[in-house]
Amino acid sequence: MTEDHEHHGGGSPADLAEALTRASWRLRKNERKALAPYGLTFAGARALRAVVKAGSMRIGDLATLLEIVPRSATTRVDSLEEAGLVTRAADPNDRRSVLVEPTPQGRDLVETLAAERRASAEKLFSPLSSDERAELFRLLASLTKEA
Amino acid sequence: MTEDHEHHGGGSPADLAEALTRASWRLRKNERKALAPYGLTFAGARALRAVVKAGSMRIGDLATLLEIVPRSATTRVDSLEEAGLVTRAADPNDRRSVLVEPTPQGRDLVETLAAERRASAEKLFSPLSSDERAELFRLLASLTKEA
DNA sequence: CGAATATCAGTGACACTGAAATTA
DNA sequence: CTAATTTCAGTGGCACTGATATTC
Repeated sequence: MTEDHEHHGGGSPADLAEALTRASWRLRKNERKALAPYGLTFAGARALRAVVKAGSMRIGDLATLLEIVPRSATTRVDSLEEAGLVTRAADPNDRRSVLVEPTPQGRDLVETLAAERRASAEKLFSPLSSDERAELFRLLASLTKEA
Repeated sequence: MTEDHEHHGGGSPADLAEALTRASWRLRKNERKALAPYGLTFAGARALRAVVKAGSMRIGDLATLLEIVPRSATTRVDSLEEAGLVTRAADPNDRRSVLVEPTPQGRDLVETLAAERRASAEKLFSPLSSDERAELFRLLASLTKEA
């Protein structure tokens, strides 16, 4: 055990990393269960949300947003398209690109899932007060503000 | 879109969930790269750390700690054992159980990796001050206390 | 016998790399 | 021709469920 002379135990980067991993793991597990009845996975739901929010996205931009390689984004879109939740369309400005757009069913599903997602997240964050949640968001968001 | 036009965007459970996922993702990706040269994966390193820290653990307890099912923990230990980082031993008190213990190589590797891990975490948490880190740890830890 | 522990076998989800096709 | 975008093919990590042997 590394004995920090500071009195706030657990402030070390390693402890922070473990706490972050644990919390994220819990969230993912909860959401996976909630999503299963709808035939969506955690990663799939995240991608669909992004597409619905954007209205229309290139595959490459989706990959960047999700922090995965473009090839992985292709497979992801394949699944969503197969499920009838998004469609591929040619980009009129650049024919190398493919625009991904949500179908009405895709939009509806995101709407439906919002409640479930809210419940999952609410469950995890229930120990925190409103102020604490705002503070946690601020801290987390600052970690990934464009490296 | 649901009619919640709080555009300081951040307090909602959904936003919190996304921020948490994103930060954790980033950490995992960085660490994976750092771990690759040592032949260890993110999950493998996490399990090894737990075993080294405990000195000796039953498979079931390891599974509980990592929040995975016992069968998955078996496979995890298989990999570590194959790499010569842990050994299995009979539990003298309960012959149904298997005790997992680190080998000297396992202990050494955890030691070696501590610096790498610290660097990975440090990189992610660098935007935060010391006080902010302590606060973030407190908030995250409270999310996974019990249950 | 019923409960707990670990293992064996098979499956699904998901990100990665390398190679190829299309177009700017 | 070079660079960018996307797709195709194959691989590795990892967690899950179901079934089985052993032991309490």
